[in-house]
Amino acid sequence: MSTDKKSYKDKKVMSIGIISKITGLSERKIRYYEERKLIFPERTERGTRKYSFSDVEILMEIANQIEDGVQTYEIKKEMSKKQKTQTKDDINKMIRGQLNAHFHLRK
Amino acid sequence: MSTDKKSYKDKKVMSIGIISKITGLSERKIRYYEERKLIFPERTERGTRKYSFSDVEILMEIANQIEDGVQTYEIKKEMSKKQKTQTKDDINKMIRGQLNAHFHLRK
DNA sequence: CGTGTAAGGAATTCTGACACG
DNA sequence: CGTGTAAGGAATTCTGACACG
Repeated sequence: MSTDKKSYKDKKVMSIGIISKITGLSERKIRYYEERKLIFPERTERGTRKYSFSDVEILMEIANQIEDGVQTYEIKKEMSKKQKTQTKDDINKMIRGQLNAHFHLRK
Repeated sequence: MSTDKKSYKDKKVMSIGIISKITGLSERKIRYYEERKLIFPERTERGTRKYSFSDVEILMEIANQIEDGVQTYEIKKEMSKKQKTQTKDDINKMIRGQLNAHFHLRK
């Protein structure tokens, strides 16, 4: 039960410059959303931020919500809800996988 | 018949620093393989190189071949062969798609 | 041929702050 | 609250070259 699959989509490899170009958001905004705990880039040894394509998607969602006048705090609440749902789905998936592995279930 | 799908894998978004870390190759080597026409990063307006995950895969292949004593020129020849094969496959695929679209063929 | 390195400049990124509101 | 900007420093990237071989 290891955890290092992490496809390209989740690899934190892009610096803030391209993220800004891809999303169309200013670097200021991107850093601010991090300050508000909406996004979590990794850091290199010397501190430059690294983002993944998943982060790009999250940023696009944030941008949409902000446009609709939603405040960062609200956005954060929405996101943690989704996160919980996903976690539940993942757990269910894992349990099914376990069952299949042990009992060789057929559909 | 448009052409802008380009998944994450093919998007040129990483600068040479992370590429070096991911592949374990020195920046010098990476730039040299470009000089030898084995790899083709894009450039930002001011000239910094941008690579994709596909490029990472290609670099790993190159690294293996170099280790085996293969010269860059030979590696290039090998790659163009594969490229041609792929192109043929793509053409075949496209033609089949066309046929299916026009005659609604069933398997 | 393939790769390391020192060299100097240009571009990137970082943080903390002031500003407006 | 969300975002722009000027500020100064540190880290990144670029090119052309010399070196060894």
